[in-house]
Amino acid sequence: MANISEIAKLSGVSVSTVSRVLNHHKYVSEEKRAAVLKVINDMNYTPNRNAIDLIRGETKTIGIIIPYNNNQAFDQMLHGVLNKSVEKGFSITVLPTQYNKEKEIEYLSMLKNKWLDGIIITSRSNDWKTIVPYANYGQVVSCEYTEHPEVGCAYIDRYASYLEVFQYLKLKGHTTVAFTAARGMQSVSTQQTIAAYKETFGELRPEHYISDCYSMEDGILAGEKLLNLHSRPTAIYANGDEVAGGIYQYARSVHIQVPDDLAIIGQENQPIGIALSLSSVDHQLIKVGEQAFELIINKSKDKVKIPYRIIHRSSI
Amino acid sequence: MANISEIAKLSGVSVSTVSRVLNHHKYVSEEKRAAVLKVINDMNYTPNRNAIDLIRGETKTIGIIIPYNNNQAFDQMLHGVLNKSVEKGFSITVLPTQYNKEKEIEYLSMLKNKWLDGIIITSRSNDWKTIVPYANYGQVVSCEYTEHPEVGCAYIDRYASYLEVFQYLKLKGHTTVAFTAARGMQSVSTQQTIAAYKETFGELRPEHYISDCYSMEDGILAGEKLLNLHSRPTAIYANGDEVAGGIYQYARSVHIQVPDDLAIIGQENQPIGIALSLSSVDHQLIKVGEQAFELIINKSKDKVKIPYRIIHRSSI
DNA sequence: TTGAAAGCGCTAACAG
DNA sequence: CTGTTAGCGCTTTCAA
Repeated sequence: MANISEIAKLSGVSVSTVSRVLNHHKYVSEEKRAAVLKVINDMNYTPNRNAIDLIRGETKTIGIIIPYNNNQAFDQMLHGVLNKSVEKGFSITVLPTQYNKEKEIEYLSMLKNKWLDGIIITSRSNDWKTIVPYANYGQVVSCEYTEHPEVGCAYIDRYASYLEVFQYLKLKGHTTVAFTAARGMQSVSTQQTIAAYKETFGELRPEHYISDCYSMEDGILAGEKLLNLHSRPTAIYANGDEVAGGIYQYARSVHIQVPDDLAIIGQENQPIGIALSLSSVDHQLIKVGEQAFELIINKSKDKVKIPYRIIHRSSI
Repeated sequence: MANISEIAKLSGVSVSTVSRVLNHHKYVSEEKRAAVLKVINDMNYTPNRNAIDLIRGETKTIGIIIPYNNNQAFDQMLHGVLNKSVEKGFSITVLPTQYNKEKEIEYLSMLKNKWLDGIIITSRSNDWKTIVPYANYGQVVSCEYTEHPEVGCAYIDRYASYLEVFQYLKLKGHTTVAFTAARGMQSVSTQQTIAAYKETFGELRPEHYISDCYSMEDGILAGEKLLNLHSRPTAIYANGDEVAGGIYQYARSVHIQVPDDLAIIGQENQPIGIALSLSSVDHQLIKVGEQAFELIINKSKDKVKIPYRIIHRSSI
């Protein structure tokens, strides 16, 4: 591939003039501009982006840290980010961690080594103390609320959302309520769910909380465990519509009627929830992703709360 | 951020020695290595990746061209790619085109400007003649079969798959069969569906083919159109399980029984299909993505066919 | 085993 | 308006 000096030579001008036409500077005579453009075209030349990034110190690329690359919730946030990135001319690099701390740090280092202008953290495994310093090297935006002033947030008030659901269930007369979660106690979101649960129902019996639920399969398993309990719940709050779908599936297989014998409510308003007529709380994760991207490119450190909404269907 | 010469100065060695310890070269005395490592650590130094990429001429990054960033099928391929990329230490950049030809070319140019080592094309809008030249600048792998020897393929034999489904439907006694598609005639996959249809049933009545179906919503609309036809189909082959779910939804709403009054079969074996007990043909798109990635990093131009499988459930 | 120096391809003062 | 030149931060001969 040709480089800028070759183009300069061929067009009979200096490299700076070529650079000027490349960057649409004024103060280039029409003749020279035309000549350069012609050679560029003839040679099928494209400037080397690494050289430009090196000199400019920025890459117009932002990374998105995602624990699992096959999870509905994180996919939605990714989609939100992608939606906005195209119109703003940014590239998005996906950084899957599997909640591996070293991997996460490795990705954050891409800020330090000038390979990423910013990073959106959809979910983290390191604690904030170790993450925050990286905000010195580039923009860091989180999809979880944090007080640290160095990082912007596009977040959901999960505690409020969980609380509202549990309160609603209680109001409907449910006293034996269970829920599922993805990760266990190490997850802030699980901790918030538990707090909201206790706030509403007083105590949480350990058998009414099932973790490691990601897929429909996991939902079926969770349903099996929960619905064969002596203290069988009359309502289950699932951490996703696919999981809710699995629970529904299992309930139906053992002739437990929804919503009469069992109320089910899921999260994220997925197609499967619509198909099965499952109630769901929509945290508007696409909007979260879009907002996170906006914060990043505006170099904003604002804390923006994205509203959630409960979608009532017939499973409750 | 510090740079290599600062590290060199501080450790009392030359930049080349620092470079050597950075790249784990031998022939560096233990004392110097230790000294350099200490300074690197003290200074919290990380080499600038752009400088390295510039000099090496490679970025360990590959791009994946995807038309829509909210489509189940393309998501699956992306997931396959991500699965493999992590273990091989590559970064993945997502390139959404919305089937915009200029955008697609812009992305392909990232090969030319040395910003991407390779590109995986999950679906394209430009013709091969204009795409193939870019294979001179980096690896290009397609998820659609093409004879061009310059590009590797991890592909599905869609024609065979469509044909098998239509033949099966015919065997089951269906003579009035409809199908849905995403893009219209400009899509190779639609063309293949039509060809398989004609091969099986002779002629295709235009009202039995509905395009622009992507979501469950679209499926409901398609169902409404199709099921109110004078020549109402007794079987519908949907281009995705969500679309199939929408059709199912509409059918149920007008008391058309599945499978008695209407057979439905979808694609890609999604949770919604499982929930609704819809038959589906699984093209194993995750495997397609994984294979595409393997081809890219092995710099292979092989044509690898990924087998599909028909999943029989009760909707047919 | 080490260092000096020549680039990689480009941008941006600075001096005309 | 245009060219010269000094880097950006790093790798890699080439000599020593």
